[in-house]
Amino acid sequence: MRKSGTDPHKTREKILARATAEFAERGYSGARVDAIARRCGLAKNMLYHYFGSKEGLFIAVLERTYETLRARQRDFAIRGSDPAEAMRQLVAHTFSALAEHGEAIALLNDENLHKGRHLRRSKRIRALYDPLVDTIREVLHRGAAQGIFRRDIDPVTLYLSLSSLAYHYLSNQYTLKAAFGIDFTAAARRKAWLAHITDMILTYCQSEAGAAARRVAVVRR
Amino acid sequence: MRKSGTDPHKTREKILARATAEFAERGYSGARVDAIARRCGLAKNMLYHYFGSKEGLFIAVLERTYETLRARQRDFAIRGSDPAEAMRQLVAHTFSALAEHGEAIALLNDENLHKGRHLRRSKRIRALYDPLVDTIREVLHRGAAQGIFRRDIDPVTLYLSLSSLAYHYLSNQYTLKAAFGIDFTAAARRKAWLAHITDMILTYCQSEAGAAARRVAVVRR
DNA sequence: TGGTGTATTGACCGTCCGGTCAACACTGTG
DNA sequence: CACAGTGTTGACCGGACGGTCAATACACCA
Repeated sequence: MRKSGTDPHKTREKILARATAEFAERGYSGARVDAIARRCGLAKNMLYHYFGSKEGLFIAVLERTYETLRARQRDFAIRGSDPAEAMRQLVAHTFSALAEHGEAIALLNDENLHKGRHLRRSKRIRALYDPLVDTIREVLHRGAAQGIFRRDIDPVTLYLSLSSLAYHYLSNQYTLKAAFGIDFTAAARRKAWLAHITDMILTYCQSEAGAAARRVAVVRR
Repeated sequence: MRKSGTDPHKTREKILARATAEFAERGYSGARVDAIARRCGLAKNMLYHYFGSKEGLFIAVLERTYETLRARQRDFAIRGSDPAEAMRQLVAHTFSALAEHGEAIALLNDENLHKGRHLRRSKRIRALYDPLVDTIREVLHRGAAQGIFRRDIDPVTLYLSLSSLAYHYLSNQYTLKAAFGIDFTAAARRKAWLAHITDMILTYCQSEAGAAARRVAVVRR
């Protein structure tokens, strides 16, 4: 079947891992198939053997990345625990998952640049996020039932808010540094940011529906 | 000096505009110098004549983009007006500036992918954002003095929160669609999102410092 | 009017890049 | 032990890509 001392499965995994690094560092267009092969210590043909094309390889990398990211969110574990604490953990896990997987951010950004061209060809992503939405819905319901969360929060909107606050800080750190001259990678600053966004999310969940709008309306009158 | 019927300034501007489109559509690596020249109806050499290299052209595009974006934020205009209303307008202008300049988002994302390599060579960006921070600080002070805003808000942190909420929704719309199956470009949905993030920002500004944390602490005890 | 300098061009170059071909190496099966 | 099938390789291809050269067209100035 194969040459001695080789393991097809390991070869495949190695290609996937090294390709992830190359794509994350240089983007889809900037990544070089030859460079990935060199990183793997393999002939370029192996990539075509296993993944068909540069695009095929990129799609495989994207899917694997989403799976890793979602697994790290550990949202399945927060069902049933105290709503506020559950929310706090969801924020923390989402933030640390992104912080520890810089490749994921780079890959998602690149995919958005290409208007989701490759992702459109993958149907496995959607299934990954349905359970997350369900979990958030469950937590929100419980929070509302206990009278500590407002009742009009849509789970997808909440997740979008939370991931915006976690993602943008990490994904745009270089342009933000150019604009504000601040190094956002420092551990202390990251910790402070996590505390801040947790505060924002909880403050929102625990606020009174429409209260801010009413306050503004009063002032404007 | 020059051929009849040509205007060097207009030529330069045309190159800048078409290059912006090409870079935004394909990213720095994906963009083709020949393609930009073709879009301009000019010989490729003109790009090198005016901007020296592909990188030089990209930097010029980035700087112009930042200027456009900042001009659209109109933060200078909100100084002195009612703090809550000022904040509301800042959110609205930031969101619409980004929504109307999709190229800017694409360019910034690409620049972050390359770890700010090109932006580091430009010193004009920082000067663009100092006035914004000053304005936000001023608004926060006035809000605190009137007793309607909490007193511990850092202007940069607030701006980061606000731009996260405005930016992420737009920049990641394709991967978000893949994850949730929702089309975030629909006008009604965008309007709802703007209302939501305005609500979040104002709720936060008007909340009591540390209240959410204390509430959580009580529950956990 | 002739010279000077800039805007602009077509042709060209060396290199790189995604992808393919044909062959070889090895193993498990009949 | 022969054959079939897959893992793996080196060599190669056609086209594209960033960048350069030498020459031309023209306007302004002395």
